[in-house]
Amino acid sequence: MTDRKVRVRFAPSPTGPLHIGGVRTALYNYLFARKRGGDFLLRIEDTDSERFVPGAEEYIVEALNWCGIKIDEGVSVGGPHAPYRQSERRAIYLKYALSLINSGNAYYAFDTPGELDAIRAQYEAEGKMFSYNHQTRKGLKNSLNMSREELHRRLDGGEKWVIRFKMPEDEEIRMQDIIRESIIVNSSTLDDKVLYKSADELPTYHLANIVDDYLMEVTHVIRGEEWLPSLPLHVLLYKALGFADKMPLFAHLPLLLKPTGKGKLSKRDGDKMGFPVFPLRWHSPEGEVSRGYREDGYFPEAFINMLALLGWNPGTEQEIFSMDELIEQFSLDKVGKSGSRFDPEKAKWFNAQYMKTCPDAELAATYKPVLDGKGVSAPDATVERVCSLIKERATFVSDFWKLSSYFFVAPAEYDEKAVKKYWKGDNPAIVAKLRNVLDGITDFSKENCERLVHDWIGSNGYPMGQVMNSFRLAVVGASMGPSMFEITEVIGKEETVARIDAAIERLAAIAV
RNA sequence: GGCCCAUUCGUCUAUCGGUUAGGACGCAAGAUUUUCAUUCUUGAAAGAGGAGUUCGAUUCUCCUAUGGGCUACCA
Repeated sequence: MTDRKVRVRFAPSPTGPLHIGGVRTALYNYLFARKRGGDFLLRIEDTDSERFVPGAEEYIVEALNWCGIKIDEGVSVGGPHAPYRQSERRAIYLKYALSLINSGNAYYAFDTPGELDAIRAQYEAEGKMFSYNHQTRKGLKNSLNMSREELHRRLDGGEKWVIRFKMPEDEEIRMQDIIRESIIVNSSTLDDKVLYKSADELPTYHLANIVDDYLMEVTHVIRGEEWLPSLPLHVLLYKALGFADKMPLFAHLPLLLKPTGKGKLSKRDGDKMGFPVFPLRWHSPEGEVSRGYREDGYFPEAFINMLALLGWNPGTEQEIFSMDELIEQFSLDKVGKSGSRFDPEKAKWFNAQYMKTCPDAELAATYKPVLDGKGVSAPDATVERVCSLIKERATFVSDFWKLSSYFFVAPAEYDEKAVKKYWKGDNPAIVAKLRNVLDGITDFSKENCERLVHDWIGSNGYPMGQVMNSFRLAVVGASMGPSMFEITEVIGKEETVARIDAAIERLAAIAV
């Protein structure tokens, strides 16, 4: 078992968009596979025909792709164990279910959903919980309680049946989990799960999952903690099916919790609290739109970095990791045991970190369309220059316009506070003189302007801070932005002078 | 209700019996800066509670509390 090639799978159900908890599960599987030189498979578990959502599978593939999680084998890329969609593997499962009946590990049950609902309701009315288990199965309609003749009469008569696992009684099931170590459960507390459904003649998750993991030679099952309660069933299934020697190792990941309040992170939290819970924007078939990290302006690297650290850490103080570094350092035994609250603020911080190191050309390429939308056209070199100047004060490219519009268009209005603070006393008059100084400069490079203007301010004994800030107010319209001479170099002399003229005129009107 | 899992600053976490319990986000203060941001420095901020085991427990065991998950012919 240990000398087999590592093979892990991410096996989502196409019931909607993948949320960030699912992405993290996929990521950990991927990191583990890469770290161990193994394969990462994508299998689609669409055995619930009722909950199937069109477009969900495509969404999952696109999301993994955006995240930089490469699929070695599976849906969308194919592979030696195709097909990788369980609905296309339906012919495989029944024989395993039947073999379980032959070996006495499973049985036919003829109770209809309606009958079971009625029993549940009755139990509930008595304040009890119904469970189809070793106690109750004796009084229910299943092949355990009927003669061979009756069984065949029902089967041949086309009656609907399901196959249920016959959970052994009073057996200590000992399980190992990579993250939680030893788990012990008594089988009597478990129920007889349906393995094969009559409704759509497909296996349930439990059977399909075990059969496929076995057939696809999966060595490690890394999945969410919500599966921990069914681990005993799965372990028993491996044994009953005769797959015990190929049973994978299990690692159950702690869940992602809401930023505040109770419960695990859910699809609705995003809209309610103002952050995306999905990697990509999702348009539901009903017409609802949910925001995504990609469309919100996150870098996939930042998103992945943030997710990787939510529940795992390398034990060092490093916070910023490239995918390669994550692969290099990832290990399941450094995954925590308890659920993590998702923190949208920290996600932003990660993005800001990546923003600072993102190449200007790349930022310019995404900023360009924004500028086009504003009716602004500027040479690529200028846009790149602007990006380099403002990226350290932005979290998203969507912040760029409000941080840099003054590079492209003259201020339409002047910040009130800045006017009060800097457009007073002698300042307007000094700025008027500064206008003429600037107008006389032939080499308008930032170095030259800075030197000349500073000399001029110094030799006249003007207050540096006041002059520079009123100068900034006149050109930018607010008290913000990088060095003034970076700005003037970008916009040029003519524009600089024109803006000062405009400011003097307009602010005089406002001041009086 | 039953079963399972978990529990260190507000949040993400380090610590694998002996530490002034460390880092990060956020927050506050200060420094730098022509402004804003960045950056830097500093600060406030934690072992759920109770029993044990031990010379010594955040670390091991048990109980309680709290949180989470599961309890479908859903995954």
